[in-house]
Amino acid sequence: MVTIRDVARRAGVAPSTVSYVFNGSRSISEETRRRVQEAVDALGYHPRASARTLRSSRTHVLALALPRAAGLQDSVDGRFAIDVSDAANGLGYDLLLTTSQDKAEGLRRVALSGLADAAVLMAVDMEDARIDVVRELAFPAALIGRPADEDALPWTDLDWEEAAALAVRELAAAGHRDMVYLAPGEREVEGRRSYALRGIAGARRGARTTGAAVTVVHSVADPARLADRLRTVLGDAGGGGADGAGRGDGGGAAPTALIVQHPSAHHHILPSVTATGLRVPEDLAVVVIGTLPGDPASRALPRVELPVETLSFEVTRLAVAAADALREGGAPSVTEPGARLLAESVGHLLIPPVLLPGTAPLAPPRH
Amino acid sequence: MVTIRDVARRAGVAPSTVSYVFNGSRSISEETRRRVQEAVDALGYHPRASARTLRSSRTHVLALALPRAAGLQDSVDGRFAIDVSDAANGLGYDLLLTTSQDKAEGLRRVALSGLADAAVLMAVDMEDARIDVVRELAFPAALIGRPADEDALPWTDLDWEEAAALAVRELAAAGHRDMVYLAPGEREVEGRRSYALRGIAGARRGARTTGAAVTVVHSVADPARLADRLRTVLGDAGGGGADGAGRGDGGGAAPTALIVQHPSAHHHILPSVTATGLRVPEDLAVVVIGTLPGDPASRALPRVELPVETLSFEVTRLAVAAADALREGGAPSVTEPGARLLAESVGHLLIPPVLLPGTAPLAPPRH
DNA sequence: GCGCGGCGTCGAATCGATTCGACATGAAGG
DNA sequence: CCTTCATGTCGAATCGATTCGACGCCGCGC
Repeated sequence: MVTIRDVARRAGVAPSTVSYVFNGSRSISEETRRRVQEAVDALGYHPRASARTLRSSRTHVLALALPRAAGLQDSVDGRFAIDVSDAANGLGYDLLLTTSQDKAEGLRRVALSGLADAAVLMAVDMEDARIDVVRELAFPAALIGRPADEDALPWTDLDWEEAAALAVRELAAAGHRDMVYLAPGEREVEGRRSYALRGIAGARRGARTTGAAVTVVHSVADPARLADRLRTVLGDAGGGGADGAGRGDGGGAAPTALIVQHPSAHHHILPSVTATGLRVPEDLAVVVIGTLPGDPASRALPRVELPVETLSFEVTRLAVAAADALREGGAPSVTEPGARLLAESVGHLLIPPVLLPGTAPLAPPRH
Repeated sequence: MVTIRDVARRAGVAPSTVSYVFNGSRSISEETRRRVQEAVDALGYHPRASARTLRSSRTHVLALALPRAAGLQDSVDGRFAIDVSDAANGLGYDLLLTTSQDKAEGLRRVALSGLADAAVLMAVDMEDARIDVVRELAFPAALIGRPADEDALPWTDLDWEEAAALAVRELAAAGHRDMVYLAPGEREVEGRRSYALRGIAGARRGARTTGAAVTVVHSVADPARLADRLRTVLGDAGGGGADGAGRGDGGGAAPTALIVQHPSAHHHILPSVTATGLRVPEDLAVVVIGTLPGDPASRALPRVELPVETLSFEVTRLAVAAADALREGGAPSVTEPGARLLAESVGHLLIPPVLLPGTAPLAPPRH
């Protein structure tokens, strides 16, 4: 168990000097630096996190607070977790997992016992016990998803609305006047801010901006029923059980473009499209909105991608910034220490979508 | 920032007494215990993890080492992560995430800096840099998945082989003589120990044991092509491109049962089955082998479930046990401290499958 | 020639818990 | 009555780093 004193002894210096070599808050001669480095390498010295933390009250650890109910069932959440871990590593932090059960008791314990410098709260949508905890403890935190009180804590989110609007704009620019927007299933629509509702809102905005007609259809899990729905709306746009939206012109003509919004995989959607008898892209232009960068099946199609990795990095950066802000303003002045500083450092960030052309270009409609 | 001295002062005792109240290694009078508890509650005292760790060299943290390549793309991995977290909490531990990139550098750093007491290595299948790290550092660890050297480290795994054999036995007991085993896609079959290969091996063992005929078919992602394959083998068992296996008797009769092995979701498989024109369970008994307990779509069908939660709990228990073993035998005797003790504490655990009858009973074949 | 400031290093205090040896008290036993 | 022992509590050392004040040395300027 090699300590800083062993290193100091071997290098012929004082322990404090060894510390200064690493933390660089005082100047060190090149000669000394070299000798210390040599001793460190020879002994395989690695500082103990607990000792470092006890003295400096910095853990270099972030807590990742998972929502308990949603869990990691959805594969997108899993990608968030691993991406946040990578982002944290890049910023010199490790990641501690806390699952929030009753009253977010895990997060509270981690904060109180000083196991982390800040927290990243995943999948925050509605009122959330985790938010109460970090505010009560004045614990630095950054959120993925919009909290009820948007100005209390820094948050980030994927801009599903802009993604949908972008897809509509691009298709309109390519000459399409009549499109179908395939939104997530009805079940997904809960809470004013669900990504499903925001995507639909974006599609409507795009329709308004461009004057194109956009019909919204909700997806279903069963491929056969999905094919039926698509047949209905694609064969005779505006009819069937679909709810029309932003229908400006285009009259009774059949839609020439389909926009698919799905948080993760599209495997089972494309077969349903071809099952309608329409050929892609000859008869129908298809644009996919999603979060999976590596999905080879949909590489050929033009895509609007929501960059999960960027989101993960940004939310991690915000969390670290919140921790730094709390530390810097550490002077316990007249006002209570944490609250005001947190409020000042609050930042919001909607991660913009990225347009990927795909291998096949966006085909204009054939008349 | 309330410390143990504040509590001691308020309770009118020495700091050490407060510590003994919690750690209970010495007897404390009921009166003193009450006064200390009162002070703790009044002040909201929570011990600092770093101070506790520095002195006792116990972190009460487990490291969860994710495979970098596989990531959490698969939703099953995500469930592991959250289940391990719950299990760790239940045993009084928190969970630190490390993603293993080059040379498992994250895991090494966590071990060396004393951030965790032990590690859980997820999705270990082949040679793995993480194994080298924990062995080199004599760091306590338990694995999910079988390592190349099965006796070096404690490991656990789901018993896919027994699950498949169990499914065959149950169907045979219900009177079925001719079955089809739908295995994961060909891509999944890599490494001698992949769950796909073990499932197939189990099906063959079941066939041998019961004398039933079992035809193995590999799944494909595309629903249409999957339906084709199923039609081929179910309509005319033993023909087509499927590779026959364990075909004992049953002759040219059509199979009466289908076993579906899939690690997670089966949504897209059942529609393909009905697309063949066969009715379930009138014409065909279907048994599903999988890991999802909550999947409502397949609740009706008889299932063989691989209990992920049990696996997560057991592997966590093994990791904690490994940490305890290392600590207890801490006397640095003639032999090096870690190696022998780890070897002694090695335990393996194949998590047995659970048979769930489903709402509809296992139908016998109608002749 | 002397003072002064900056650079590089050291010694020691400190963070907040755990844990060991010591000790006071009261009961049990010779 | 004096020892022995168990019980309950305390004081102090300790874990391994960080960080502040002090100080020696050297070069520069007046």
